[in-house]
Amino acid sequence: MKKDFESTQESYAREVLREKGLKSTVQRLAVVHVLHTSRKSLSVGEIHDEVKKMLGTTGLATIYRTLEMFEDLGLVKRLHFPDGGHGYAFSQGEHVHHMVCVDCRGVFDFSECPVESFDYASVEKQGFRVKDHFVQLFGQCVKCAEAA
Amino acid sequence: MKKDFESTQESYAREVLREKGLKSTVQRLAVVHVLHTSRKSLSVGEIHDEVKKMLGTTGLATIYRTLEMFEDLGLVKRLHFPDGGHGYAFSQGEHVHHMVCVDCRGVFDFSECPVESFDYASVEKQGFRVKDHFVQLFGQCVKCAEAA
DNA sequence: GAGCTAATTGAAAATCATTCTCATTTAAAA
DNA sequence: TTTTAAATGAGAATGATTTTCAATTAGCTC
Repeated sequence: MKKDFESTQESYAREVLREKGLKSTVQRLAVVHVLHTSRKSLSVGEIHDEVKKMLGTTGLATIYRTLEMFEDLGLVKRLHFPDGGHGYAFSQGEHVHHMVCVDCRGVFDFSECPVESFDYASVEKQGFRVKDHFVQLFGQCVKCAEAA
Repeated sequence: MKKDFESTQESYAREVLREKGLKSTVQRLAVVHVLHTSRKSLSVGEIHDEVKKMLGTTGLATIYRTLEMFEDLGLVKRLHFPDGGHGYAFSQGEHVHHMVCVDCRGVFDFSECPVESFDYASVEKQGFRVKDHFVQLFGQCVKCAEAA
């Protein structure tokens, strides 16, 4: 199934999927659409609800399967919240980090990586070889600050 | 219940609990002991098992309740793993970050904070007010590197 | 040390999240 | 089109976490 018009995000996802020999199903593209359209990170349940609105019936297992796969492909980022919950945000492959508003769970990207410019030497002297990192900022977005 | 000898970590936990008017139960101190003694982060189930070894019977719910409370008190840190799982590590209140070995789940602290020295200005220009951050490094520890 | 009381625990049930199974459907290649 | 492997849906199964409530206990006070 191919739409006449689709967002660059959907085209990008389609491309990544094809490269890996995976199918571009309506369900998968709907997940991309929902995540990309939303300006906030969404829980699995919220994504499921949105996809159902678009496609009618859609299995929850499909959402789980899609998200896991997208995370492996680097198409989505899993974010962690202070309350222990987590959500997903679209991520077009590039190295970006996220700021999360603790009030509305809105997600704001930033590409300047705090860890990139960090001097690993002090840390690696213990013999630990750093291969990846997870950075996430918490705070309040403009809207929520104004509303408060 | 008060032991004649206890680690500084246990004394510290006892102190923090008293300040908040909370009780220092054997179960809570056992969780501190287990986490502090372990050089790796532990899952809820692992903590439960270790505490049971120390005390005989102990309810799983108590472990959950204790960990949640300890996290609020800043006594433990919840760590996230790439595979979606998570674990807990002892944390004596100070601002430290953790490196996690993806092979053995060993935890190594470092106090030089990458975000501290990071220039927030570029990020906050979007109006986002940063209040907290979560940083975690992934990699391989010496032992696992040698074993490989 | 004994008694008191609110906080805490244990065990099981309840709830919530995630994964699995398998019959049916579908994307994409021929 | 036809074919075929990949993907989906529905529900069952599993696993993780929370709740409930009666019984226990830490930390007072005397």
